[in-house]
Amino acid sequence: MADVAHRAGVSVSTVSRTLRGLSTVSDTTRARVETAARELSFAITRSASSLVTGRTGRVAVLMPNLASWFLSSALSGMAPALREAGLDLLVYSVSDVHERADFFDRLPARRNADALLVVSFALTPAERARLDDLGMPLVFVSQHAPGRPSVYVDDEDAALRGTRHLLNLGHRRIAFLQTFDETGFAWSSKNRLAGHLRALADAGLEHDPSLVMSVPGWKGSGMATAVGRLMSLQAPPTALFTETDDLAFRLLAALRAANVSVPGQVSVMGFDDHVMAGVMGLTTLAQPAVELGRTAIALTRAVIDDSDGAHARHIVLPTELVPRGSTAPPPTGN
Amino acid sequence: MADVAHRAGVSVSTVSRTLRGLSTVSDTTRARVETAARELSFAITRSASSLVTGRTGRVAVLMPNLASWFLSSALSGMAPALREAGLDLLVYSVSDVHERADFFDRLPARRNADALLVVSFALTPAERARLDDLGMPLVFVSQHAPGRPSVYVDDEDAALRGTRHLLNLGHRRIAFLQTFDETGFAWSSKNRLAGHLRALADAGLEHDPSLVMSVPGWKGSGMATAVGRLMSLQAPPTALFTETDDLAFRLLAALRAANVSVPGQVSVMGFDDHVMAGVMGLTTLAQPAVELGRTAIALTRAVIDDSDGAHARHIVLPTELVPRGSTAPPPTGN
DNA sequence: GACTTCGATGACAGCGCTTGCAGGCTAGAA
DNA sequence: TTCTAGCCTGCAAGCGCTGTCATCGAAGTC
Repeated sequence: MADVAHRAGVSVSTVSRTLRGLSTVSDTTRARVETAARELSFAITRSASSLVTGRTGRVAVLMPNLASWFLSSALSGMAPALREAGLDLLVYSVSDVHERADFFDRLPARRNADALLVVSFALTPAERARLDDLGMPLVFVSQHAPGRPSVYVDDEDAALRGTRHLLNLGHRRIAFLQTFDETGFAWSSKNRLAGHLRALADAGLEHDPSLVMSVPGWKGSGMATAVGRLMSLQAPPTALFTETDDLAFRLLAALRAANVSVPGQVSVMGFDDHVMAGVMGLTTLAQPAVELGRTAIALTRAVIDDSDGAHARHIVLPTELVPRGSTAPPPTGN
Repeated sequence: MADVAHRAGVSVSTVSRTLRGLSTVSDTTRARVETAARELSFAITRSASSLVTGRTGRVAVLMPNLASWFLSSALSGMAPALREAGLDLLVYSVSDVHERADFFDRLPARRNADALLVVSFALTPAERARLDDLGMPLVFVSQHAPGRPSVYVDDEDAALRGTRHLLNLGHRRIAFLQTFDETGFAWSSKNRLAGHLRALADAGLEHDPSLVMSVPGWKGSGMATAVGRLMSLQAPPTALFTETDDLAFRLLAALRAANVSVPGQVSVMGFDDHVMAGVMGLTTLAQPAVELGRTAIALTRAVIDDSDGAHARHIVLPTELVPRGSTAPPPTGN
């Protein structure tokens, strides 16, 4: 900054004021400083300015992994919004129990960011407490946190509409497939299942527990087993609703392997509108992952700037049913 | 830190030395300081220490987007390696020309990270020069940069083996499909195509330009058009090799829509071993994306610590052909 | 016993930036 | 002309740490 000041023939104070856009700088000086800064391609040393201001110019994101469609889409939405705000993105991906314990023990984000976005991360009460006395604003993304700024979709309502679509097509025996990883069930499972069950109840159908099935994560043949179990029931389902598109893709593969035609014999519906859903012709509930990321950043900025009510604002984004070729009326005779 | 010093009855220098584990502190003093620090739950302000040491404890990553299988997998590999090294991850996703110009204009990473990883990012000479006088170590990932630390796979060799597999199955007319986005062809296209052509030449086959086709990114019906064109040739291909798995998935969908059976009428081979490739039964060339990320961080640490030769080390990771159901001998009569 | 050596600690000068305060300058008012 | 009021701009004091150098005693050496 001293270099810029020298080149522009002013003091560092003036350079600082100019670069931060304070209005007390004359137009001519401002122009000179900006030219000098550009010529030297000056980039501010955030450590120094944070030391004085207490602001880091960085936003941290905590997520359970980095390689899922939803999370990388959400990040994609955040990136441009952050760039526009001149904020940098710090990513903490905490995918196993060991990393998780370490993260909450050391809290590396402390004093390294102006806010922490917690994305699709089911916190234990103890973890929640740890984050609370981190002394930095928290924003919850893709999950609802009472009394805290949150951005999410209404999973229950979306799932309700999904099941309703299947009911409207004439299905009466509809299975629900959910998944879990080593950490346990994902945040959304509970709400999506609840929506599904509510739709069934609304239609006056009785809940049949044998039609709700849990399939372990990517590895293994869990899906084939699940399909086998469902298809050997006394009265097999005519439609399958999966908690996520990823699960639906695996399901479609397992059904193909089992020579069960879709949607001829069974209909399949997913949840997410993963990029591949269009390619696979999967009927699904679109959730605006990118938009969720963008909105989360907007809310985060409001929280950092301490705007009115931002500290407890809840933003619910809409979901849409996207009908494609994987759903159809049940085969006649059902 | 002053509080801790006061409570422990020592100077801040001693607290600093203790907390950084320097050996010139007596055991009794160390114990007193550590107790005081714990009681006050002291957390160091990294901005302050970076300001004096010049180290930020952060590594920046520059990538063309965040939502592709390859890039998010690479990030997944980096995260644990960074955590282990006590480094934080700063992500710059630069996906359109506007953002790109802005990034190279402002160079926000300058002085805000200890190294910059350039991942799958085809730099123009001017951009390359900009990064060079950034004054921070550069590491190239998934791309080869002469004279610079790089971690990548041998795309040409991998593609050569892929085409060889098809040749060995008996195919003689093999099409190659590549893709591009608004920025132009991806880094890897050129090398993969080169490997493909070399395999053909090695087999004594003449290169037929009508069998190399470019398909635009995700949107539109480019794939259907490409399939139509290929399948209406005088002598249509019996095998299709795509530059990426993503492209192969779209191809499979287009072929299914066109009632072309795979692998009955045509074989399809991808490149990447995307998670979905297993689900789709796609034969492909596996590239170790996660491992690439992990290795890149190891190399980055060496470069930051200025280890011998790290500044120009090249690490080439292996690729593997993964045969699945989408490839088979050509239909008889070809 | 006088001198050297060395381990342990404290004092202090920054690192690059922000910000309160003082001061110079210009212009309009008296 | 003199005075007052604004505008701009520079000065200088830190922000919380690190690292150099000086200091001080205790232990070792002859």
